[in-house]
Amino acid sequence: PLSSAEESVKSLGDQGSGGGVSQVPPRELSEPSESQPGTPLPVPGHSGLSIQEMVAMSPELDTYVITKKVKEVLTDNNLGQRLFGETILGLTQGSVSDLLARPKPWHKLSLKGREPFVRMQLWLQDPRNVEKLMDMKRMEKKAYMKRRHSSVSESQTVDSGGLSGGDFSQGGSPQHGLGHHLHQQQPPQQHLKKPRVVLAPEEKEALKRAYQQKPYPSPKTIEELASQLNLKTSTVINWFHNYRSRIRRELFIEEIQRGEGGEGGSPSTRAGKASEGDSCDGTESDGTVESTRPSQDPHPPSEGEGGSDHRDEGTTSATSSTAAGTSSHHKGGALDSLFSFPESGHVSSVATTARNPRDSSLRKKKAANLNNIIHRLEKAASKDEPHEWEF
DNA sequence: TTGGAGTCAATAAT
DNA sequence: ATTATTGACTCCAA
Repeated sequence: PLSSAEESVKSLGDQGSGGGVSQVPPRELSEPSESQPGTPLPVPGHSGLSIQEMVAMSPELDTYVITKKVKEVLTDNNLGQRLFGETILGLTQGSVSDLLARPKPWHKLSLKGREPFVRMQLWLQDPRNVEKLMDMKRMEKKAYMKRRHSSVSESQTVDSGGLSGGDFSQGGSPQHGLGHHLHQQQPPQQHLKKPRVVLAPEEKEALKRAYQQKPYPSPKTIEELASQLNLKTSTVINWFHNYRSRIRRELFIEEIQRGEGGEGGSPSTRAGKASEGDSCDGTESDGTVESTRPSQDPHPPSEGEGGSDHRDEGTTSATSSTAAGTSSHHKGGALDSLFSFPESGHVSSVATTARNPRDSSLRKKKAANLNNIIHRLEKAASKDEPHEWEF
């Protein structure tokens, strides 16, 4: 059931309340015997396995290589992220963009998070992937043209699209320096359309500074920040949640892009991603911890690049979080062909690295990361019970 | 309840 | 037009 692409069972676009308008709206509501969250997307035929099952059995995939390849294929064929995401991954454009630009290493992904990558892998192996997507594209365009045509020729006056009329006179300048918030919607219907908070650069700066000192502010601190910045408490909380998780991700990436093999086939497009220039405030303090060069990270994820191969097994181990042997041999058959990617790599033994001294933002990130660790230690210390750390 | 992981979806930026 | 960014949500586990 459920065929993304097209459909649009959008019966009346009105259900305002924060209802869970999320994934897979058309949840069948008749079978007492519920099934798994099911398989939202078609999932290329293949041995009637749900993606979930495939994800569970999937061997390690090199997310970086996969996204790189997907981006290449998409751009080479003028296929957009929206179409790809919507029809192949079941994700929105923004999510796809994020995923392709900053894939997390496989071992850091949850089962759920691996799903999109397995789908991408499957897609890459489909000989007709591009062709199919292009067909979808054509269909969409056709439908669009039709819609448009009918509304223009037939019953011109009637607006088929419903809303979307109205132009609002936004006298407001994009410069909402301080004191903003509490915007009201004035349009006809009192829909109270959340204005979407947009934090001013200064506010972000302030929050980042606060983060540097304390990645995990106490509710009290949060309240203070909120009132000082004139923001809702929830906004500050959300900001910290988001910032932490995004910083974390950056660290993963940083960890990944080491081991540039230089030569090799296609020249990868290394994006330096310069960090923003922090401003001011020299009060760095912290002095204490230093020198401790995190030279040895857990397991530096492999990094393929080029066209190497080898299905080397993890030499890694150690520091595994939730123990997960997961050594399975399955005669999966079908899976083998699907997951044998001539890629992957070795467990590059990252040569310590002579980090470049400069880069204050990176330094700050590390400092914050240490605070992060300290926070956890303190938290855990409050509880008895032996422990095993993993940072 | 708190924090993390994934996403959505509005809107910025190209 | 597309793609990138990001505040807010949902779901989960501890």
